[in-house]
Amino acid sequence: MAKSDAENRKIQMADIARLAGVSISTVSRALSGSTLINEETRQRIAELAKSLSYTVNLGAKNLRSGENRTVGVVIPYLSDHRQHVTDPFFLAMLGSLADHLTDQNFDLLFSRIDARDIQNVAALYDSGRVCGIIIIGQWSQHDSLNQLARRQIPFVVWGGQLPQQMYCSVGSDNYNGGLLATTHLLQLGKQRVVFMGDRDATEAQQRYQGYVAAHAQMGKVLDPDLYLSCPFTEPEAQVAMAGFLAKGIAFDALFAASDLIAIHAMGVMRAQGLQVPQDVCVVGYDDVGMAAHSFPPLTTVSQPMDLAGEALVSSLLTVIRQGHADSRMITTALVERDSTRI
Amino acid sequence: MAKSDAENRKIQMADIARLAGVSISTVSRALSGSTLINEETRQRIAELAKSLSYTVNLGAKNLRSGENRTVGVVIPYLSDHRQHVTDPFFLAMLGSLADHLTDQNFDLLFSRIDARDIQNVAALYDSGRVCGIIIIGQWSQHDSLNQLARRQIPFVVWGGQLPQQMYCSVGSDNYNGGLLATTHLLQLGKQRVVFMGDRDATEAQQRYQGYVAAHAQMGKVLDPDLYLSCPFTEPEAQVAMAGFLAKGIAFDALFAASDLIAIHAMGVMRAQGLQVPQDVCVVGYDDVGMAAHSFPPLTTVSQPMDLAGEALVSSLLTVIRQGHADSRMITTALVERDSTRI
DNA sequence: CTGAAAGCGCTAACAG
DNA sequence: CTGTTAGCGCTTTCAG
Repeated sequence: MAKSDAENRKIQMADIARLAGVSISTVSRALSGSTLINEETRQRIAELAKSLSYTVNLGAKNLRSGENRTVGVVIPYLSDHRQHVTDPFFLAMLGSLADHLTDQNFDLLFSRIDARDIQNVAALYDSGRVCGIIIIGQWSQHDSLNQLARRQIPFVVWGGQLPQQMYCSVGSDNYNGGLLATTHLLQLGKQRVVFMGDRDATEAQQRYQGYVAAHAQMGKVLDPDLYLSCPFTEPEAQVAMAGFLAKGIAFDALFAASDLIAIHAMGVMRAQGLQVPQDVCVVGYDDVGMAAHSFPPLTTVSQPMDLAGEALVSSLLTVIRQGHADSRMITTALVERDSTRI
Repeated sequence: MAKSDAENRKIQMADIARLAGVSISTVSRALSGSTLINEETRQRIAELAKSLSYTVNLGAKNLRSGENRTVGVVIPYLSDHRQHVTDPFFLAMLGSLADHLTDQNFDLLFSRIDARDIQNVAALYDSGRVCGIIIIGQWSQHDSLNQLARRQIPFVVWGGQLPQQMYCSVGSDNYNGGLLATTHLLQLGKQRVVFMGDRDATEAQQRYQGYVAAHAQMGKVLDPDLYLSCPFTEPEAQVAMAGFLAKGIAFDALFAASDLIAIHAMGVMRAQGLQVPQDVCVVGYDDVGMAAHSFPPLTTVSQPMDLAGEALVSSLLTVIRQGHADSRMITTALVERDSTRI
C-alpha cells in the first residue's frame, strides 16, 4: 500500500538542481527572484519547478532565514461552559483577519485556548510557530495580558483600553457605543433600561460605563437592580433573562452587550409574552449579519469588521517591528431597526 | 529602542545545555521524555526549561524529524462576490475542527482561497506547511478535487459523495436532508415548494435531489419554475428572492439550501407582505444557532457539528496514514419550528 | 546513561 | 553570474 520512498518523497531543491544541471544555490536564487542571475537560467528553473509543482519548504526556509510569516489568532473560551464559540461576531472577525493577513502574505494559525490560561499563548510564540499573536477578546484577563507584554511576546488584543495597559489593544469605542445605545433608549422615553452583560469583561464594562454616562447626561437615576450579569454565551443569556423576568423587576428597555445576547434575550422575553419593541425596546452590540434578521430586527451598535481586522493586523506588525504600537479605537455607529421603533 | 541581540535572542537548547552543564543531546532527550536518561537529570533539565519558559522550536524539530502536526483548514470563497464568509455554519465547523485537532495535538492553519483556484491548496502541502488539508465545501470543484487526489495531496472535504470520487468526503446526508425537509412541507399540504440554492454545488444538488425524490414519493409533479438558483451568500439570496417574487410565480413553501439563505429570503418575503408560515412555509438547512431566533424561528435540517468535526479530523488522519479513507455521511434530522407551524 | 557528529532543506556569505 | 561552504535549531545514530 505504502509507496516506495523514492516514489513518495517530496521533490526538493536538490532535485530541481540536478534536473536543471545547476547548483542548489542557483535554484534557490532563481526561485527567490535574485537579481544576480541569468534571466534565461531563471526562466528555465522557474518552469521546471512549476512543472513539478515544487514549492520551497517553508519550514527549512524559515529556519535558515530566521523569519516567520505566521500569525497566531486566538479565540479564548471559557472551559467551564464547555461549549463552542458560536457568536457570529468571531467569524466575521476571523474572516477579516484572514483576508488582511493574506494580503500581507502571512499565514494564520488558529488556536482556541481557555481564557483563564491565557499565558498559554506564549507557548505559540516561544515554540517559534508564530511571529506574533492576535487575541480576540480581553475577557477579564488584563493582568495576564500585561504579564505577556512584560515577557516581550508580540501580541495585540481586540478589546478596550485600560489604565496601565502595557500592551496594544484595538477595539471599538465601547464607551461611546454604550453611550449611543443608551441615549437612544432614553430619548425614546424609556425609564428603566436594563444592562445585560458581564461587567467583569473589559469591553462589556466599558459599554456599561457608557450606559451609566448616558443616564447621568440625561439626568436619570440608575437603579442597580437593572444590571443583569451575563456572559457572552447563548444558553447563559437565556438563563439570565429567564431568571431576571422571574424576579419581576420592572423594565421597559434592554441594552445587551452583544447581538447574540440580545437576540436570545428577546426569544426568552417573547416566550413570556413580552413584546419587542412595544413592551421592551432592545439594543444590541456588534451588528452581526443576523441582527437585521432577528425577530424583530435588532437595533444595534455596529463595529466595522473590515477596519477592525485591518487595524489589528497592522498594529501587530508594528508591535513586531518596533516592539510597541499605540492602542486604537474604531468608531462605532448606532443602527436603528425595529427593536426600538415604537 | 531595539534590544541588543543578546537580550532579545530566543533561548534555545544550547542555552539550557550550557546552564545545566550537559550536552545538547541530553537536553533534547530529557525534554522529549526519552527513557534512556537519568531521572534526576531529566527533572533538573525540565525545571530549568520551564523556569526559562523554553519550548522546543517546532520548525527545527519538524525539519529534523520530518514530521508535521499542522493541518490546513480551507474555506473557499467566490472572489467575484468579493465578500467575506458570514455564514455562521462555517464558524461552528471551524470551532469544532479546532477542538478536535487540538485534542489530537495538531495545529490548525486557517486559509481562505478562491473556490475556483482550489488547486492552490496544494501549495500549502507542497511547501510543507501542513501535513494534510480539510476543505470546507465542495462547491462545484469535483474535478479539481479529483486532480488534487491524483497528486496524492492528503485532504478530505466537507461535502457530498459523488460518483467517481477519488477523494474522501465527509458530509451530512444531503439527499436525506432534502427528502426530510421537502416531505415535511408536502405533508403540510403545500402544493408549490420552491427550492432555493445552487444546484451546481454538490451539496445543494444532493439536497435538491432529495427534494425531487420527495415529490416523486408523494406523487406530486414538480414545476421546473420552482427552482430558484442562488449561491450560499446573503446579498445574493436577497436579490434572488426579490427577483423571484417579481416574476410573480405562485408558491406556498420554500426549502432553502442553508439557514442563511432561508433567513434572508424570509426577510425579503416579509418586506413584500408575505407572511411566514401563513403564506409561505420555510425550511432551511444547517440548524445554525440563529435559526431558533430568526423571525419566525426556522424549521431546518440539523447536522451535528461536533460529530462532523470529529469525523473530518479522523478521516484526514486516516488519509495521511493509509493514503485513503472511506467517505462518510453524518445523519441529519428535521428540527421543526414556527416557520412551518400552520 | 551521555556526548560527538551528522544532517533535515534551505539561504547567504564567500569565492571564483 | 554561479558554485562552494557553512550553518539555522533540533533529533538521532553511533560510540563510548
